[in-house]
Amino acid sequence: MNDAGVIRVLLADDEHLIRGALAALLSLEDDLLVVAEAASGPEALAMARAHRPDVAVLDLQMPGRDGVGVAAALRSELPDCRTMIVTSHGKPGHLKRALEAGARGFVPKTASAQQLAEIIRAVHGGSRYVDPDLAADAISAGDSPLTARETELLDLAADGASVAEIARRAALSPGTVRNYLSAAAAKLHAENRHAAVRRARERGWL
Amino acid sequence: MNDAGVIRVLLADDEHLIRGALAALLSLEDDLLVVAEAASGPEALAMARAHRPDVAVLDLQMPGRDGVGVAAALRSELPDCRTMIVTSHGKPGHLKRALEAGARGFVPKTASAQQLAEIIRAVHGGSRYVDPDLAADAISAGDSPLTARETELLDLAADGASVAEIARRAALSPGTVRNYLSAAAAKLHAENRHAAVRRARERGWL
DNA sequence: CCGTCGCGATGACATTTGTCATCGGGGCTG
DNA sequence: CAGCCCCGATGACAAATGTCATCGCGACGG
Repeated sequence: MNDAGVIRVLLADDEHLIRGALAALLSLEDDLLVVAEAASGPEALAMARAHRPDVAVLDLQMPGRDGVGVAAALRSELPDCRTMIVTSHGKPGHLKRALEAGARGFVPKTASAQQLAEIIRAVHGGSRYVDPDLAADAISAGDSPLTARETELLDLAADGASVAEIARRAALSPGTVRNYLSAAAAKLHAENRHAAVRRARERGWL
Repeated sequence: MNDAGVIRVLLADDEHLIRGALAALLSLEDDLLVVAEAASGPEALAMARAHRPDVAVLDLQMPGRDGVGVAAALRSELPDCRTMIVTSHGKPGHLKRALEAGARGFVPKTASAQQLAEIIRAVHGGSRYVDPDLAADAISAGDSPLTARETELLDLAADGASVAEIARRAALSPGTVRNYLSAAAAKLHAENRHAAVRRARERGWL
């Protein structure tokens, strides 16, 4: 704990340009100190262990381990470290997963740096912050109606593979695969599995 | 023309956080001056007309009109304004389209701010810059083997619509649609149209 | 202990999709 | 002008996919 009023921040984003720029901007705030930067999930974890930041600002999409995964790991490893997620593509399902992983902030990159700084302070203080638009979307979208297997098979179908290929990869009967995909498509009100994949992706259920 | 050695820069990116951070970072360079910012394609054009920047730094993905479209418009409207594209997802086809639109720089966001500043200077000086990795990918990927209609139909197929739906939207016979999609899939060495869509997307041909 | 639900499978059937051959028209080029 | 390629279409056939009914198994809750 740093009682001097300075908030020690870890910045993780695979885009060097954004990470550096963000670091520079946050450094302009007197009470924020960027103590570490990382370009991947694993690196973010290592940096967190080494520098013990007060707040970890994590990009959702990173190589190795995504922001949510890092948040989950940090919660158990460094419970004192607050985590928050920053992302370009704010999908309802992502928000839900992030909150379940213990993230206390969820901010789209369309926010301003001023807002980000404020939210870092709020999160450090123990509050939570979720982008209002995203929250509304998440509530209206609700939970995924898909079962675990349905989701898994839909994911395997995502790259356009044939039923036979999916069945092979999932070690299931082709008929079973068709049944599950059919059920998933019906639940998502999609006309076929490909449209179902799109629907699920849009909502972050995949 | 600004002979005082100061390069007037227009920054366009829909992500407020990144745009602001980038602006702050570039402002640290003595010879760079961010004279305008925009959050969408049309806004970028309007700002360019109003402020006549020396260099326009455009994000590839923006609402309204993407970076390539803005670059094309700027080339005819403000020939003295150099344009460059910055992007997260660098796909071969995008690079090609950007160069055809008159862009003189193509930089992935994994570059550092220092590099970006250098490239802005280079582009302003009349040089071109293309990320080496991306250039290699673009060369190895080559041009799209698809004809105009094939590309168009593949695009219509992208959201998982049925052949009948695609035929309706394209005002074509269903049989014709199947023929084109089949041809496109064959050219892309894909097993079906959905996999073909993925392949084309990966290469930026869509 | 019984109903419900998810998982996994099979069989049958209709529909959709992929593939191929073939046709005609138009435009470009050597 | 002949050859080539793209566009658009049709017909026929094979393969993949979607849909439905039905079965057995195990888990979980009232």
